[in-house]
Amino acid sequence: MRFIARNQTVLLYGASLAVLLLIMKWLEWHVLVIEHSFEVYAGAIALLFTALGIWLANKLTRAKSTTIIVEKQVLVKTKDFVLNEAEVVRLGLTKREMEVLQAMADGLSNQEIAERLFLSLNTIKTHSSKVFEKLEVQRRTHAVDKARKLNIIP
Amino acid sequence: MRFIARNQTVLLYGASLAVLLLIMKWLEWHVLVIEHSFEVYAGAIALLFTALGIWLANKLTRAKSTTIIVEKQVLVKTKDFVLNEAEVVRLGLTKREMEVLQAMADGLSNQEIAERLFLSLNTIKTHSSKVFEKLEVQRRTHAVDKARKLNIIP
DNA sequence: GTTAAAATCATACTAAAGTATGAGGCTGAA
DNA sequence: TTCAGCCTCATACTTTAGTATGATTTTAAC
Repeated sequence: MRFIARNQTVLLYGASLAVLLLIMKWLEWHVLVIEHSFEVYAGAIALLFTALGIWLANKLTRAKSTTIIVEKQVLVKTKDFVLNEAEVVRLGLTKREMEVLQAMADGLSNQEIAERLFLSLNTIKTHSSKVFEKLEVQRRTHAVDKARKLNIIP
Repeated sequence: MRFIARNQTVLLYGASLAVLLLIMKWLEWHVLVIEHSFEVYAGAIALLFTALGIWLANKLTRAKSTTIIVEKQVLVKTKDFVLNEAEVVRLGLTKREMEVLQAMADGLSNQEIAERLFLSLNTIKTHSSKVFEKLEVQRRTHAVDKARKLNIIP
């Protein structure tokens, strides 16, 4: 059975040929008794088997596929903000200092930051001073601007 | 000439058939005088034209091209700052006030802004106070944050 | 369990920022 | 030209920010 399956096409081909020849023989004896019948048959066979060949080619040959890869450019907005952790580490900014820095960037006063973080005003002052030292600035506005440029706050 | 060019394949096909028939006729008369010669010829023609068909199919069928569109992500620096002039007008911010606001956003102190714009410290204070009024804030940091959110500074 | 860094808070101070008010000069539109 | 809006600057003041220093407590690492 596996033989038949594997050679299906070949068998089919042979069978087609045999059947065709039988049909032609039958026609030769019983119907067509004309001049140049051989040429007519030959032409018919040629046409038929050309068609068969074409069909076979399409059936058997692997689709000639040319894979055209077209790169479609998709504009992706740069993630507005990806924290530059390396920079944070390099500057030695602590967690609390980052929180204070972020709050400053939000435009809060030291008093407001103290309230937000449940700390005293003096503590905020200490933290912010540390932040300024590490960022090498003197003012919160400058600190915020620099921090933004260093991608350590949004 | 154009006719020939256009029908090259058809002409070639017809010519092949004609030549083949001539060869066979010649063979029939001069060499092969065997039993069942018709069947042999028929088989030969079948084989030949099947081959021709396959060849034709391969020659004629256009390569099936698969176009694969690959989306290539291109990171675009979202230079997405377009000054919201409408907002500037709505808030009634003047040219000078905008300059001062911009300088504040750059982290400059009032003194530095005065130097940059060749103005006195007091003038800067006046301008900044006006800006705070119009933006309804009390501090420069808050003003900068709000201005950024309103797209009136980068 | 010692130790260093981080976090908290305080006091005392200086510097800068912000407010309030007024005034003079300039400019463009009615 | 007059008048409103803008720009400039000043004085006087209050508030907030920032610095310096020191102390105690947490936290995490060794």
